[in-house]
Amino acid sequence: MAYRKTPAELRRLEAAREHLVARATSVVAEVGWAQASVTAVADSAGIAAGSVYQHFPSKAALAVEVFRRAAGREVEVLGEVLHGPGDPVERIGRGVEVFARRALENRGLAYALLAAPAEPAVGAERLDFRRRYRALFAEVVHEGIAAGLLPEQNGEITAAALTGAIGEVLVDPLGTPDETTTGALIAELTAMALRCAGADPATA
Amino acid sequence: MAYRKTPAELRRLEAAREHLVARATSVVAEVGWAQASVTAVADSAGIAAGSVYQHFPSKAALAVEVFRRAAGREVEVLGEVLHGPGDPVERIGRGVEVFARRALENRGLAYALLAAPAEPAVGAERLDFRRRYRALFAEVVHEGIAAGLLPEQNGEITAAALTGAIGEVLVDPLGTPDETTTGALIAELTAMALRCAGADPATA
DNA sequence: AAAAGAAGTGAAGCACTGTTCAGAGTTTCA
DNA sequence: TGAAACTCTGAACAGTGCTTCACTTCTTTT
Repeated sequence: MAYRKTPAELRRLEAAREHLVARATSVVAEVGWAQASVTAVADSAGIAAGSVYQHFPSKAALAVEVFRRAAGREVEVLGEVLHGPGDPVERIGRGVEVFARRALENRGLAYALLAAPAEPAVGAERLDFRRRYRALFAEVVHEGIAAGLLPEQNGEITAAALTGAIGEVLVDPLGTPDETTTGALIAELTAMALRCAGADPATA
Repeated sequence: MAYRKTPAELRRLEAAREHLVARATSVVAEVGWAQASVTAVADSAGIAAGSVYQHFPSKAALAVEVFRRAAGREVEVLGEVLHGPGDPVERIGRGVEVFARRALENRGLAYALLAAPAEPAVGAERLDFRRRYRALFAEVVHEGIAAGLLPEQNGEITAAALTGAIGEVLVDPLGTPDETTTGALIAELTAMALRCAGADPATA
């Protein structure tokens, strides 16, 4: 055995991979999937195009990794809010607010996750991502129905509608919002979402 | 003057162009924009790839024409329903139903119009398409508020939400629906949309 | 220090597709 | 009918961008 990777070397490689994923995420958030060529991503990470293939077998694999990381963070954050304290209606409201606020804070990434044109592999991931969002909302809607806070309804459909509605509003939010309008936008969105789920307006 | 296009010849050319657009629409509905290459479309229309350029200056121009025709039909149909008889709440309900029914009857086309990955030129058209859908719904929501049938709200946001919600539900409708579930799906969608706009459940 | 092995490089290779164009086929008109 | 004008064809061309690979550079081990 004339060569064995030393722990430091392994850390260096792992760090390089992380750096690549991080830079690729930035590039995608800035210019979208279509413009995020291997060359552009490699340039941004400060490595040669060929070196990308030291870490990923293909561009698609890198793209999927980028998507999964970003989407996973969002699903996790939303899940924590929706599983947190409070009655189901309150949690739905907070969930919508968190969803919207995070998307507005990084619109490029939100667009990339929700709607930007992408290769088929990323498209498949996106379907899964939206299904997970749906599942999270559907769970709380069902809780709300069971608790008598929401009327009888198909929770899956309401959950899908919430995902679609928020996405639609955020991806093209009627002109670039500034600080003041962002608050109003989120308030309107939350109110709309609660109506959509059938929450009693008097209670909310 | 040794050659002037005869009316019959002009009709023939126009018909060939129409045929090309029609076939291209079918191809897009079946395999999506990404797979609808010039060769595939030309083959489907029974002409050579080069002949496409007798009718359109570029593939993008053909794609835009296909999108505009299909989207235009949908906007027109929805507009007729939303501007038709009945109070605003009834019209919103019927509009959602028509939107959904048409999308479910031709899911491939609906997906192409609403969500399928496409080149930038088509993406721009799609934004316009969604804005027109929004505008139609927003108008009726405002009427509903003015008539006291709907609570105070940002009509633009509700309209965007309706568009997004319906699109989300239809593009990936929780498994392929059969005849019986289609009816239930549309009923649930309509109910959700009316809640979303804040219509009084007792009235609906 | 030197050999062995791995990572990094970047230009060339390659596949895929939109577009062009010279020639063949068709239609018009004197 | 024959010449001119136009349409149609499909193979060749060209742009784009992912991927490969011979080579260089760096790290490890003896």
